[in-house]
Parts: sequence; structure tokens; C-alpha cells
Amino acid sequence: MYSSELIKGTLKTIVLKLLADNKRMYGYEISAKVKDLTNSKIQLTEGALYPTLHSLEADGLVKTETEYIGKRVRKYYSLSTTGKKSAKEKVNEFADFLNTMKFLLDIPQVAIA
Amino acid sequence: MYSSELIKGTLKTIVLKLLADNKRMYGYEISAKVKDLTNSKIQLTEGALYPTLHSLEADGLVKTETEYIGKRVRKYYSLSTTGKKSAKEKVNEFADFLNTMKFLLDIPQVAIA
DNA sequence: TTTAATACATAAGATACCAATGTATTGCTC
DNA sequence: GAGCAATACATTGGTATCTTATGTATTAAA
Repeated sequence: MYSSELIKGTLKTIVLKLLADNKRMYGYEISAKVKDLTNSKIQLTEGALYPTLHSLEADGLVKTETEYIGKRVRKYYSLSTTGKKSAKEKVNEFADFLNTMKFLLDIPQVAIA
Repeated sequence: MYSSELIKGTLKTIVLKLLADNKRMYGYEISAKVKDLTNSKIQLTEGALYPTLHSLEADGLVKTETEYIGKRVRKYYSLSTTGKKSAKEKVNEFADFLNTMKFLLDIPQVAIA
């Protein structure tokens, strides 16, 4: 787990990227996927995730479809056309930012396992 | 310039790293250095920088010495012992975070210029 | 049966940032 | 020598984004 400031500002980028790769996902699935892919180093809290998803929907970047699994509600999110564009932009911007930070903090290249 | 959310959470790390490399620096110098090293991609605002420096001082990570250049005040910051330790830890943590995010967002290795 | 996992959601509070403003000195340009 | 840009500090008010906590409900496992 990273100190909580680090994750700040990256949540939307993460969500958009996952949706770009997976067509449609529901909230719980997203948080589980992030936890899994990062070996529990990043764990999205519900208080952060759901407001973010709602915000992305309000901005027209994602659309939703609700389904019932038995009696349990499941709300699927998928990217709109603008959402797809935004996902690429955000990831590219973040990649640029990472390189800038790598240079600024003098972080050496890591060997590829 | 990056969208403002991205920088969040990295300010202290940046400041500590610069102080680790430069023995002592003053606020204006730090912001100028960051702007210079990042080709203006990261520009620290005063409203962010000075409270951060004060906070680092309150936490005992940096110590200060005030000097006069003519009639103009200049406040130098340098790392304390715990500050040096913290600088290394923060940079290491960010390096780890950087790799996690690179994997999560599927960001390819960039060629070294 | 009761705990853990699944699945949604909101509310209250913290905090780290941005934008704006303020003061003052110094250097440059016209 | 007037006016502007740069240097150098600082604070205030506002906002966004997060954490923590709480809430409801279903389903699976112990």
C-alpha cells in the first residue's frame, strides 16, 4: 500500500483505462481488478470509486446498464465515444508525467523481469 | 503543463529530492529549478510551495536559515537527518508506484534519448 | 447462524492543492 | 526617473478529491 497522497489524481485515469480494455465492468469488479493487478498495492475505496464513476457518467464519458444477478443489482459501466478518446488522452498524459517525474527524481531504469 | 490533479501528492517528494541533491535551496529557487528541469511542464505555485515548506519544517524534515541579499530576505532550506532518510524513502516509494502504474496502465518503455 | 464476500450508495471530515492577493526589493528598459 | 518584470517572501479563500464511516441488501461458506 502506498501512502494515500500518491494515488490522488490517478483514479479517473485508472478507471478509464480498465474500461478501455474491458468493454464493460461494474464497480466492484473494477476495484477487485485493480487490487489483483497491483498485488494489493492499490486498493480503491468505495467512497472514492463510486463518486468517481458517477462523475464520469455525469461528464458523459461512460454510460451504464443495470442488470440483476438474482436479486442483486449490478451496474455495468462502459466508455462512450468521448470516453474512449479521453481514456487515451489521460493515459498518454500520465505516461508523459511519469517520464518527467522519473527524470526529475533521478529514478533509474528498472530491469525487465 | 499537466492537468492539476496529477501533481497532487508528489510535491513533498519533489522538494525533498531537490534538497537531497543540493544541500540548501530557497523557495523561489526550488520552483525555478523544477520549472527548468521539466521544461515548464511542472510549475509549482506559491500557494502550494510555501505551505509545503512550512509543513516540512514543522515536521522536522527541513531546517532553515535566513539571509539577506541586500535588503531582500532569502530563506534557505536544508534537510535534517530525518529529512534525508525521508527523502530516500519517498523517492523509493514513488519509484515503486511508478512501476505499478506503468504496468497497470500498460505504458511501454520509452527509448532513452 | 453468523460471518465473509458481493454489490451498491452516501455523508462527514481532512487536506492538499490552485487562484488570487499582498508586500517589498531589485534590475532593466525607455 | 518611471514603469514593468523579475525576485522573494507570505496568506487567504475556495474547491476537488480523497478517507473513514456508515448504511442497505443479497448470497455463499463455515
